[in-house]
Amino acid sequence: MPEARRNSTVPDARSAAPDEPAAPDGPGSPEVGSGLLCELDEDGERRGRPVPADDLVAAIAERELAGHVRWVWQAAVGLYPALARAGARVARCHDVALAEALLRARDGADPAADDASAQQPRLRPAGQPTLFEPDLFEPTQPGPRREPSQMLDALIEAHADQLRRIAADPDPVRFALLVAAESAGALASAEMSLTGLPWRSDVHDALLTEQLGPRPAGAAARPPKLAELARQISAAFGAGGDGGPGRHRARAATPVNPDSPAQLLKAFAADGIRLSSTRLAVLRDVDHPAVAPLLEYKELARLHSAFGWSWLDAWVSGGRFRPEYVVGGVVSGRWASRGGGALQIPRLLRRAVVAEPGWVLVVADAAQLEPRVLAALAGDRAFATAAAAGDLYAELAGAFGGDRAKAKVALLSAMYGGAGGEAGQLLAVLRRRFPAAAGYVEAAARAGEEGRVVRSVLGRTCPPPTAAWRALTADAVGPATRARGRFTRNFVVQASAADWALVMLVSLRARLWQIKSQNGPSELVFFQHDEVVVHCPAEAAGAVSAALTVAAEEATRLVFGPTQVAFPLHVAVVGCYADAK
DNA sequence: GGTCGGGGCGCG
DNA sequence: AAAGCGCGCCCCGACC
Repeated sequence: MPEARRNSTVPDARSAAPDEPAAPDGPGSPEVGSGLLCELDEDGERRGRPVPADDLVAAIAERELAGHVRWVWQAAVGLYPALARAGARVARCHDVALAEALLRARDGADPAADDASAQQPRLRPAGQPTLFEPDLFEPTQPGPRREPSQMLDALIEAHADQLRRIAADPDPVRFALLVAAESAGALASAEMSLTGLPWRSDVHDALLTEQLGPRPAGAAARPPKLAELARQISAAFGAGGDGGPGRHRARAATPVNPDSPAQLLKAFAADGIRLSSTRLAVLRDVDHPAVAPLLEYKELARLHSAFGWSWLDAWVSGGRFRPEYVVGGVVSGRWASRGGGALQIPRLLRRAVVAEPGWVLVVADAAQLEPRVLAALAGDRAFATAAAAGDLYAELAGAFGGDRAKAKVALLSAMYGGAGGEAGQLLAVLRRRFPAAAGYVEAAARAGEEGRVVRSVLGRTCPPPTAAWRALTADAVGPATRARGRFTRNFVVQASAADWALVMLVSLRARLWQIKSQNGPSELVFFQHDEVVVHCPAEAAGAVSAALTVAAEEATRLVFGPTQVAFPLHVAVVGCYADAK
């Protein structure tokens, strides 16, 4: 084993496969138990015989301490939460399932084919266990259990095959980085779920009471404030002063459920107001006495239903909010979440996110990330020069008559495919002054309209168009064609921004481990697309801030290589999340 | 009784 | 000011 660690920057020992898979989650999860390990070379070849480990947690911890190890396993999500609960921490891994998703997207496999029984012949000879059969590591599935050694063989073969396919990428270094970062992201997400975001239930409860009135006894009952607003809304319909057909009918007695768009549309129509929808943007311009209480109702009802007392009961325990993150859950590479709406927490509720006594929150968000990513991607000299400075939009304002707001609209329209209002005109300016930047997103849009796929800077591939889309767009350009163009146009930017943020996150994670503090280790507690929150002892705040800066610089260098585009972070050290920015 | 699509809105 | 992109989750109402 000693010679295996001679190069500390390259993964050298690759080990695999528990034979006693732990239950993936939940309280009362059994011990991780024993496992089977096999050391591998950098190219995935076996370096020795598989060795059993009676205590997998201990064996992993021991090898982790001994030096640089990259663990190879079928999926971190199936094993690492239990490992982490048992106290083990792993720096690096190769997540075969996440890697396979990236590779299949690249190679144009129809994702729907996974569901069919159609085999992927190139993956393995017939008769061998297929690593991606759903039951391989699922002891709950009926049928004979596979032998651990068979599972290990399948894993090692699949891993070696993946390394070959990664190496065959047009940009193998970047694609390997993507696989490594995606895998490390799975580790970080499991740790974040375990740690949880500090959450003050008392502050949350007080906020709800202030906004909604006292908590109602029944879960189904409306809080006092909502009940009163609902009454006002019902009363406002049919009670209008000036007449009109049917106006004299006593309709005020008919309750209108403000949660029902259909009932609202009907009630407005009865008062002579025909609406396309009951959306906020539409209602704002409507002159009717029901509108004011309705807008207030919508805002408060959302708070109550999505983040009210029952949310508090369900998701906060022991002073922490523990959401489940889904790595690979968004096509662009951003994380999704399952349960608790972790990535849609209303800004109002950030009041409840408070550091523990003696600790602080270090909140960092990447400023103007997406336009900066476009600048780095496109290699547009003039655009990149502007992106070297602090406020990108301000730097671009000169091209738009000195109007920063126009520069922003032009950029957002270019990245999102908007063309309404004066956007078209501003886009023309953008195209003239920054042809490479405009050309980059327009080429992506064209690819989408023609049914091709596009890739992020690290090589994440967007899903191919569906058969339904192909049928729909075979003959003529229509709304579906343009929608697909907007999707791929946005994908190259959003997914590349997600690449950068993910690399930044995992780089930060590694650096936080190096910070020693008497009062405990710094905790990564939240990650939302382009924003990260670290909970740390107050005396570690300086070191954490420095680690953030270095992580951002490393992400920029690894993802984009040499570029003059800057990716500044806004960093705030606060006691309460609401006080950041 | 359940499921599912749409409308709507929170976040980036 | 809103719009163009990506999500999750709530409620309603149609449907089985």
